[in-house]
Amino acid sequence: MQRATMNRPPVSEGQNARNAPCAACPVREQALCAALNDKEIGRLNEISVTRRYSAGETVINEGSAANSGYNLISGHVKLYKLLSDGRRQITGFLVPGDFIGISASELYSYSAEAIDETVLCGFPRTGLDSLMQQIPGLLHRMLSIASDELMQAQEHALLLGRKTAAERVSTFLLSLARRHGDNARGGNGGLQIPLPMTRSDIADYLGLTTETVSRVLSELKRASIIRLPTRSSVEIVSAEALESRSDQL
Amino acid sequence: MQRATMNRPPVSEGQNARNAPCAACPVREQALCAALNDKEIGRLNEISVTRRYSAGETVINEGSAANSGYNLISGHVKLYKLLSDGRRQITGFLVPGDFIGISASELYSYSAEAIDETVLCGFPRTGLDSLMQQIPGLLHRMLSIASDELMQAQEHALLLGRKTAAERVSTFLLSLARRHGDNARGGNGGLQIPLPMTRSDIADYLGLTTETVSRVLSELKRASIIRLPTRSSVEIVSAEALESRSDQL
DNA sequence: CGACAGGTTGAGGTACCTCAACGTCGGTGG
DNA sequence: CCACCGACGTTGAGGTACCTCAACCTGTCG
Repeated sequence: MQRATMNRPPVSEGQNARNAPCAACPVREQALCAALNDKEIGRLNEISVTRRYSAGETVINEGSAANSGYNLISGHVKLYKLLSDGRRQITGFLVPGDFIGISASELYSYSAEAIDETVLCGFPRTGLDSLMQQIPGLLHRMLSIASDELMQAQEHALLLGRKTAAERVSTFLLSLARRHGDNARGGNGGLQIPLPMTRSDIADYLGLTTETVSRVLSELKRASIIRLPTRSSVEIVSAEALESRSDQL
Repeated sequence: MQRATMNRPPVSEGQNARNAPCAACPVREQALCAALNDKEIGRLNEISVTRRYSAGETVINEGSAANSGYNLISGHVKLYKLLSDGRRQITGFLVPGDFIGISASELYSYSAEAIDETVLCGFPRTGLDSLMQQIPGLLHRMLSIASDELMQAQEHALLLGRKTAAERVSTFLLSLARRHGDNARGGNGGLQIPLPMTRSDIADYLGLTTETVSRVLSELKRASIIRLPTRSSVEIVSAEALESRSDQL
C-alpha cells in the first residue's frame, strides 16, 4: 500500500518525472495540464509531487500558508469553511481533474479534506508562479478555472439563499449527474451515481441538516424519482422530475 | 446630462482617449488598470468606451452574449441571479474600481444593474482578450481579481448557508465598513457609511426578507450599536459589538 | 399636495431545525 | 464465521427562526 511517491517533500528530487510520468496521468487532458504541450508538461512534472491521502485526511487547513496547488488525480475532496462554534459550510466537492488551491491571499481561506482514498499531484506555489510567468497558456488556463469556479459559486449562492430544501437536494443530484456524465446507466435505464460523501457532508453543502436531507431523499424515493441502492450511491430514475423540482440548472 | 461619451458604439473612433483620458481616471490605480504602465493603458484606452447608467438600468442580462467587460468608475452596481418564479439572489454589490464581466462561458451567467447614477468604462471582450495575450500583467491581474471574487463568494456561501439573520446583517455592515475605509468618522466617533441599495436589495443579498432585515436593523439601533440617520446610510457606533454578533470576518 | 415606492412594525403561519429513538451496514475480534 | 460495535442514516414529535400577510409610517417627486 505504501508507495515510493508518498510523503515526498515538495522539494524536487529529479526523480518525480519517473515516479509520476504525466503521459500516463489519467487527468492529463483535463485540469491545468490540458493547456500544456508535452515539453511544457515536462517542466510542470519536474516540480510536481504525487501523494496519497486516506479518507478524512486534511489536505489544506484554513489559515495556513498558501504555498501549494494540487491537481486531483483520483478520489474526492471537499472544501469547507468553519464558524467559531463549529458550524460548517462546504463550498464544493471536487472530482478528478479539478484544481485545488486557487488563492488570492497568502493564506488559504478554506480547508480541504479527502473524502475517500485520494491521490493528489501537488505543486509548490513558487514553481507554479514562475511557470505561469513563462507559459501564458498556463496562466490563461488558471483564469478560466477560476472563472468557472466563480460561476459555480454564484449558482451555489442562489441555491443557499433562495431555494427550498427539496429544490436544493434536487439541484444537487442533477449537478452530480451532470458531472458524472451520461455513462453508467442502470438496469431500468436509470443513471447510477456514486455518493462518496456522507449525508452530513451533503447537508453542510446544501445549508441543511442531515435529517432534512434524509427526509427529502426518502420522499424522492417514495415518489419513485430516485432509488437508493446503497448508502453511497443514488440511481436517478427520472431526471425530468428532478429538473422540475430544482427550478433550473 | 447627456454627454459626448454616452452610448458610443464599442468601435474605436480615435477620440475616446480624449473623452476618457485614463490619466485622469479616479480608478486609474485600482481595478485592471493598476497592472498597466502608461503606454499599456493607452492601448486599453483605445478600446474603451465610458457610458453613464441611471439607477435601475440594466448593464448585463443573464443569458446574453458575454462580449464586454467593464470597470466601475463611479456609482454602485449589483449582480444577481433569478429563479423562474422571480426569487432573486444578489451575489455582490460593486464599488468604484471593481471589474464587471468575468465570465467562463460565452454567455453571462448573471445580471448586473446600476443601483444609483453610475459610470462604467466598457471594453469589448475581443480587444480585452488580445490585450491579455500581449500583456501578461493584465492576464495576471485578471486572475487575481477572479481569485479574490472567488474568496468573497465562499465567504458569502458561509453566510447564506450557516449564519443567523442577526449574524448576516452584522457581517454585511462590517464588510461595508471595511470596504468604505476608516475615513468618514461621524460626530460621536461612529463610522458613517452610505447604503445606496434598498432594504430589498440587502435582503436578496443576505437570503432574507426585507422585513427581517428591517427588524434586525431596528434591534441593532435599539441596542445603540448602529444609528440610521437616513434610509440610505448607517452609522456604526460599535464595530466591536457587530463583530461579536457576526461570528468572524 | 397627493401619490407612491420604500420602510417599519405587528400577528400569525410554516419550513426547517432540534432532540430523541430506532435502524442499518461495514468492520473487527473472539 | 458470526456477534458485536460504532458510525452513519432514517423516522418521528415538537420547537423556533424566519416568512407571510397586512397595516401603517415616511420621505420624495411630480
